[in-house]
Amino acid sequence: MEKLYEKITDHILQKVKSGELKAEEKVPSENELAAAFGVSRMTARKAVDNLVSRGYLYKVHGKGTYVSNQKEKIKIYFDEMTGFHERAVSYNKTAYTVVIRFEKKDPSEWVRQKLNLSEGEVYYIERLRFIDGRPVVFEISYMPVHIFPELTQEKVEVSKYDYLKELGHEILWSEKEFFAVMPDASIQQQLHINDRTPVFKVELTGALETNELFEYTKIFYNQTEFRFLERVGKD
Amino acid sequence: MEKLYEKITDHILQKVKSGELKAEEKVPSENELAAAFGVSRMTARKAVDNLVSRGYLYKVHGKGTYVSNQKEKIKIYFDEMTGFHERAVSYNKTAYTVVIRFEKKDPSEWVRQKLNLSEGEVYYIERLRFIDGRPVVFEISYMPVHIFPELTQEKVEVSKYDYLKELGHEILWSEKEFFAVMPDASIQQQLHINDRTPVFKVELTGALETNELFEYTKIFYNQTEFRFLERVGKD
DNA sequence: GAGTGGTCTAGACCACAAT
DNA sequence: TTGTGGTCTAGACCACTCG
Repeated sequence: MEKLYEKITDHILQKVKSGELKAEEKVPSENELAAAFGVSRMTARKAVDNLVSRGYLYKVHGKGTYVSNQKEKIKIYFDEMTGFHERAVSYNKTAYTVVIRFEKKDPSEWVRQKLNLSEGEVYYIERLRFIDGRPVVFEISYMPVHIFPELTQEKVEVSKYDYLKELGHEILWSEKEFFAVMPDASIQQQLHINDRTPVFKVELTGALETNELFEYTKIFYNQTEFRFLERVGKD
Repeated sequence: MEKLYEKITDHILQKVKSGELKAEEKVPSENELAAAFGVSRMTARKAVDNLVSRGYLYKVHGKGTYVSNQKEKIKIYFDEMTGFHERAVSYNKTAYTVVIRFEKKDPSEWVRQKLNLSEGEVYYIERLRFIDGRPVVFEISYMPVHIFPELTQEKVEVSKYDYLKELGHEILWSEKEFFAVMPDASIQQQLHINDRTPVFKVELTGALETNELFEYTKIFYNQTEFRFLERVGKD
């Protein structure tokens, strides 16, 4: 026996895929769907929420439910994200970085392990990057203080890596781990997304020419408004 | 006013993070939580489901809810995935690929655009890759028939790229797009995951030395049992 | 004020696992 | 048989948007 909410999910999905329901068009309300399919509102709601999670629909509290518009999303290549200002601007987009938090503190045991640190403080840095006024990326970085004794909020607002070069350092290697996660409340707030929207996440560990680990960073990508791509072997 | 389910979510999360609830330990049942917090079962359930989505807990129908064990996950580097058999086996793991579907068909308009094809059939290939008997990756590939007139299921079971080389072709460039998505029913089934587990997805487009597009592939990664990493600049 | 989605209740029955 | 999670009901009130 097929589940009741699956019937409704499939019914709406078919209309979206076939184009009968077009981008930005309004979907029947939860009450209307419940009446039309002869189910309770909670069941109709679960059906709609499934499609919200999968990115086909989005809801606006007090207004209604609408079909998402994939084509409007802005494409971003990862190599544009390093040297953030320069390139993004060249594509006729405004781009800037806001430092949400910048402080020295004692790292947790977890961060200590990630940075292979036995002692000493780290910088805790939260940055939010915008393109065309919309939040693209939220970053949380941990960097050992002893490697960057003079790091300031101003330097971090521009580029961490530029400052690295100024100090005469180079990046020997880095390691990235990739995740799909559901956002916690703070991520939802920063990226202006809801609790049903999965988020693409990268954890980054970087090492200097001395093999010392100089950063552990968590990066959260807002894929409701942007698309994230990588090119290999093409100019 | 804080939401009731958030209270319960935070309460459990605090116990998980502090270590009071350890990996693989049982969490109170939905009925017990409802009674303990004086709420309905649906509310307790929503609290638990939040933590399942975020990967902290997992449920087993008929048994109960348990704390996830992150440390047990198997690390996989992306460069191990090309040349799948050879490397994985060298790490003392069994690895094999199952071809779920292999057929020629007329592509949809969507796939035609992705492959820049005006006419002609494509191979539709579904592959499922296992490590230690557990599904790691589910792949859906579209490849133009006219480029690979003699492609067979047997060849695809080993490696698409080996066959490419046999034909004297090279890969000029490729483009990847990264997503976090909620899995539809078929992905859930193939990767043995539930409908609350977000999935890491990559869409891949590849071009030959002639600049012809030879594949459009969607790859779904099972992150409930595996971790996916990339190394840069390290041997 | 009317309509929408967000939260919440107090039940019910079912599917599944263990005893 | 008991207890678990999965689905579903028929209500309720709240927060929000808009005319």
